[in-house]
Amino acid sequence: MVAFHEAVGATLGVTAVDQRALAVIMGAGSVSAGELAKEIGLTPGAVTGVVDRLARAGLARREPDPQDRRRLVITAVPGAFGDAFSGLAKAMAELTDRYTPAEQAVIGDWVARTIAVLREQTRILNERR
Amino acid sequence: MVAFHEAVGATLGVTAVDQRALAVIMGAGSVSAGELAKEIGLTPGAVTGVVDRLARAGLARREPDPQDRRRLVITAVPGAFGDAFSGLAKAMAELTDRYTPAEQAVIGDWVARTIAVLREQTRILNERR
DNA sequence: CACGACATTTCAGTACACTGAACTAAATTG
DNA sequence: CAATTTAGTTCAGTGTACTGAAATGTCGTG
Repeated sequence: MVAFHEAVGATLGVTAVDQRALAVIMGAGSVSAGELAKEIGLTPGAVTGVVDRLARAGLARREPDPQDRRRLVITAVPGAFGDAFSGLAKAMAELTDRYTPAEQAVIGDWVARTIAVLREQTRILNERR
Repeated sequence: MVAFHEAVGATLGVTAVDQRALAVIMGAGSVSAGELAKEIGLTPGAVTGVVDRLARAGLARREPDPQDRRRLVITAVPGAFGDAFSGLAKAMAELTDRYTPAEQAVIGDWVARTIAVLREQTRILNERR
């Protein structure tokens, strides 16, 4: 999975950090540059570069906030991320079809719990520094 | 999962590439520096650095090949990789216990097939360059 | 046993993302 | 409405991993 993400990044011209930033953006719907900086642990100066690369790759957009014109509203471009993963999505959909609904439920449960475990373990590792 | 790997790398002082190299080493049992270079797509010069970092982190060992003293036999240090992931391994073992043997079989089947899909999709992406 | 081929290391140069500080522009406050 | 705070960008400096080429040591071969 790590190798796959690296390959996606190489074809799109974005780093691993950029992809994690995109995940944050998609998860939140939209974020400001400052929020993004805090979330991924970079300085505001570095975030400019992150958003530059995501925008150049067509994955995110940078718009001024109409309420507060100092701020940016950074949003994911709908579909762009999916396009990069369309081959994977198709193959995974075919894979899912091999299982009964009951089996799919078990798999889904396991995946959700595994994600929770990974999040927790990541938190522990990052705390120890 | 990508974030977790990054956190592991940061605590051990190895890069994502280094970790993929370690996976190659463990998968093959042992490799020479040249084989490793070809496998992960780096020049021989860069591989010296990769092995340096893995050795410094206590994850791999670099020994001269007794048959051909120009060559290196690079092996993984048994247990070292597992130690870095011991927290994850424990949590995942507990998670596994929540499921019946039949359910575990379904999950195992899905994981194996998902890995195959990811390998294939990674190959396709890397080919397109 | 000398010669060319091979495996790895070393080293200078390059690329690139990050930090920290200065800067611009916009909002808030008194 | 001036002064302060806040948001983001720019820029010089830094760290680090990679490439390409030269150097070192070792293996086969005629």
